[in-house]
Amino acid sequence: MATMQQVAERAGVSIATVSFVVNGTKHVTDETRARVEAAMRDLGYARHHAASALARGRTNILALLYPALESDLSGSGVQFFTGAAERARERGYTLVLWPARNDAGEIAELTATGLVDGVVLMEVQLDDPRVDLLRASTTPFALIGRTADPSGTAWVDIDFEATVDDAVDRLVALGHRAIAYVEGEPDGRSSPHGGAARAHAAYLAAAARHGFAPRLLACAGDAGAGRSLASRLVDEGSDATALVVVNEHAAPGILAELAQRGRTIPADLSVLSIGTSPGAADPALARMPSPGAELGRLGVDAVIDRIENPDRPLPQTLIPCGPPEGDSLGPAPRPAG
Amino acid sequence: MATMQQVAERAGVSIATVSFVVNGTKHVTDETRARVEAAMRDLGYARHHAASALARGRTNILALLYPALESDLSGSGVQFFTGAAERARERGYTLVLWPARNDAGEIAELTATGLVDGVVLMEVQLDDPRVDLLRASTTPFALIGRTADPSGTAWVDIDFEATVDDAVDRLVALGHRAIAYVEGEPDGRSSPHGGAARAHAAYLAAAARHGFAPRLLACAGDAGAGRSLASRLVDEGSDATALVVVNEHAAPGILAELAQRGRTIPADLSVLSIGTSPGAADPALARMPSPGAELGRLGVDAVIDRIENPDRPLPQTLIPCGPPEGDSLGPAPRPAG
DNA sequence: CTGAAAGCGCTAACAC
DNA sequence: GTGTTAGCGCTTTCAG
Repeated sequence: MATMQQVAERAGVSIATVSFVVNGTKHVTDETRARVEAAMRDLGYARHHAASALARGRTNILALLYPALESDLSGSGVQFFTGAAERARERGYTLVLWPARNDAGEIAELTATGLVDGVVLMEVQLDDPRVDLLRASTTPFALIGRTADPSGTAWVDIDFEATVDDAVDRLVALGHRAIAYVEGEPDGRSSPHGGAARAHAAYLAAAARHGFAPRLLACAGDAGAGRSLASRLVDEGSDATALVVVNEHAAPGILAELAQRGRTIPADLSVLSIGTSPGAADPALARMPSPGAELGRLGVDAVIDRIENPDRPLPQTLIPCGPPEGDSLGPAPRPAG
Repeated sequence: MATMQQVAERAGVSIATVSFVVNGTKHVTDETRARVEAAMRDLGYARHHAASALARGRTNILALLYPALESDLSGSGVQFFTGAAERARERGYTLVLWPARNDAGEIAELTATGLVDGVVLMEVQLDDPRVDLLRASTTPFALIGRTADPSGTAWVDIDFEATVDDAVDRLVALGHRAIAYVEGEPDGRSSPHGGAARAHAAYLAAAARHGFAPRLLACAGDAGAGRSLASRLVDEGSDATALVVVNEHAAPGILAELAQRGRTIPADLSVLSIGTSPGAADPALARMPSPGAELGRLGVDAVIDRIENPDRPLPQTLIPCGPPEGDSLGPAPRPAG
């Protein structure tokens, strides 16, 4: 409500001096500083954001682009947001979650009007129109995930290769040889996720390396689909002794249905979910938690680096999921005989 | 990148005229308008947000305040955000999710610096410091949920009374008389949620009305706690034939553990979850979906009304959860005889 | 119907 | 160490 001008008058100094103490831009005598601060307190001064942004050409706001209507920000998405917001605050920015459809208008408006200083893009797809729009703009940005050709962009991504390798290695060490892989199904709405493709490839490679035949399964990304898949496995008398699941929202359904159909977990069958959100998940489900908060932090660091040091090399980082936690993991059952 | 000034020059008009066509503020000849629009297109003009906000004293941005680090925006929270963002866009605003801790600084800064035109507050608690801060500010706001004394604020809330009544009535109609109630446990971090208290009271009232003895249960808000609770019920040989669950994240755990412990659902026991997120939940769990998107829309309408018509009566609205969907609901089992 | 010009509140040279 | 002042880009009266 109070303007800088009013503060200046009350403190008996010039408006410039007030600006200096507000921003710490220049040194000011302790004496004057005290007077200014008192005046600010008395008047309840707060700097006007738009005015400051206009004068500086900076807003100190970062947008985390969120595909409205398409994704749901549950589990790891929340961790991500939280980690990102925290890091941004530490570095003097405010990060807000910005709903933006995939279409041109919204993103163009965001970048062209100078509303934000930078953008973090999550749920990046292999062929992602939003990335093209950002590339075309002058707004610094960083990706969580990668497009098919990630060169020339700043990104951080989950290391699905390493994580799937790790998962398969652990299962093999537990004696498993019939390890099936459950992924998501293309939903027709969005182009494929890079992570899914890389995880898939990593599974095939791991199977080859360990000398077992790959068993690929897929279902939609919800508990109901997970149940159907589990049902099918039981009905078909699948001989898999372990499931590696890269389908966050289907995993609980798979587990529930297997239990309901009389399978004892993990005695009969191990289930290991990858990239699942950390935190309050069902302890009955073993999962390798995705590094949500860490991705958020690094993503924010990446944009801010782009903003403040445009000529530094582009940050490009991979982070694996954490080690398995939860109860659905155990030694392979002895072959029936 | 291009300024209004440049557009004006290229179109051979004054900067004021450009402003008129950009904002539709005043009538402009078709002829001039065409010239201006051509110039804008050629130059790729986009209005500078901060400058416009400074001149108008309006940002056209709305903040959905999100308790960072404390809540997780899953399920119905997402529906809510999406509905709110959509409605805001329809009415010419952009709604962003703003992480803000409960402490003074963050909220004060948000409201005092003129960053946003209005605020929607979600996850409102009975005694909520954030509401006091908003009240003390001059920024229009609306609550999702209510404080202990909701008078003098604009709010929309879930009608837990009506929903719990509805739930109990349906179970009674299915022959149930031993209907237990599962709520959350105070988590020590946050003051109680108004909805929880009202739902609790409504259950007690419904029990009295139908003449059955209330059976109150509680557990923490995660699948693991739900499992423990279910385990305990089985171990103790509970004779409840139905569970009304007002604990979104525990419900799946309860259901899973009951199934695992050999209970057939709903033949042995009905489970009805209230206020659970609509959408891709486990179809095995019957739930009365919370009206997330609708709440979001109404919440946004409420703030915008406050902004644009400060003297209209305060919007205060209750919305019940939808009718049950899902499979865990059935007639009461015949008493063992 | 269009233009001139006075701000909006703050920042950052540049002078003293 | 502090003050003067010219903008930042746009909006909006007020004349014409």
